[in-house]
Amino acid sequence: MNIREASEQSGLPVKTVRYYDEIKLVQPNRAENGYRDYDENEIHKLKFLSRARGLGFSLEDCRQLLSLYEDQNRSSSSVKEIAQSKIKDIEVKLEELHSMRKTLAALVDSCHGDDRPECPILEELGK
Amino acid sequence: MNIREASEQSGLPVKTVRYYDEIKLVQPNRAENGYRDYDENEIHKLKFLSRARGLGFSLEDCRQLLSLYEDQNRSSSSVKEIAQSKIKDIEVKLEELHSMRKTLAALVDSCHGDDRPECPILEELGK
DNA sequence: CTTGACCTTCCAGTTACTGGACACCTTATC
DNA sequence: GATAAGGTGTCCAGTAACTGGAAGGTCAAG
Repeated sequence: MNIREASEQSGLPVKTVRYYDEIKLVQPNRAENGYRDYDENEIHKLKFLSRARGLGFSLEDCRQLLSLYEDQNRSSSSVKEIAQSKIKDIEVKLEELHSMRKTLAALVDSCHGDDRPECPILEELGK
Repeated sequence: MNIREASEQSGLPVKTVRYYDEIKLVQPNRAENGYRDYDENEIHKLKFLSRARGLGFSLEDCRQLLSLYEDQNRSSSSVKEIAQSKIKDIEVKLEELHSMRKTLAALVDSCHGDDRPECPILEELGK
C-alpha cells in the first residue's frame, strides 16, 4: 500500500506519515522503485498515532504505547506498569473532557434567544 | 499576582505563561515595576489553557473557546454554534479515550504473571 | 510517448513552546 | 546601607512536531 492510501486510511497527512518514517516511529518496507509500502500493521499504528496525538499524547508517549505491542523482550510487569500509568493519564483526560463538555453545554443552554446574555462561567471553565 | 504564582496556580511553566502574553492570549496588567500582574480571571484562563492544550486542542481552538466568554459583541447564535461544534469535538475525543482505555485495560488483564504472553491487540488499538 | 498524478529527497518555514544570557528588581540578612 | 539570593524583564537561539515547496524520478492512461 503506497503512502497516499496509508494517509487516507490513517487520517494523517502524507507529510506526517513520511515524518513518522523519518523518526523511526513507523517504518514501512520499500518497493523496488523506492516507494514506501505500508502493510495493515503499519496502518493500525498510523491510525493509533492519529488518535493519540489528537488527544494530547506526545510522540514519546506514543512511542511507549506502541512499544507495548512490539517489544517481545519486555517483561510482563513492565508492560503492565506502563499501561497502567497511561490508563491513569487517560482517566485524567476523561475527567477534564467531561468538565469541559459540561461547561460548554451550560453555555449553550444559557445563551438562548437572539441577544447575548451574561455568561460569566469562565470560573467554571478554569475550575 | 506575579508570574510565578500564576504559573503555580495554572500548572503552566513560567515561560509558557509569558508566551501566552506575547501572543495576546492572556495579557495581564503590569505593575509599576513592569512585572506582570495576574488577576483571578486570567488565572482561570491559564488553567483552562493548560487543560485544553493537554487535550489536543490547538491554540487557535483555545482562542475561539476563550472568545466565547469574552466577546460581548458576538451574537448568541454564533456563540451557540461554536460551542456546539466544540462539544462535538469533545465527544469524539471522549469516545477515542474510552476506546484507548479499554484496549489498555485488556492489555493489563491479558499480561499477568511473569512472562510476556502474546498480546496481539494492535488491531484493536488502531480500530 | 506525453501528460498528469503519484512518489522521492532535501531544505526552509511554522507552531508552540523551552532554554540560556544578561540586566534589573525585591526581599532577607548582616 | 551593602550584599546575596532569587524573581522578573527582554531578547535570541534551539527544539518538537510538523508543513510547504522545489527539483526530480515513476507510473498508468490515452
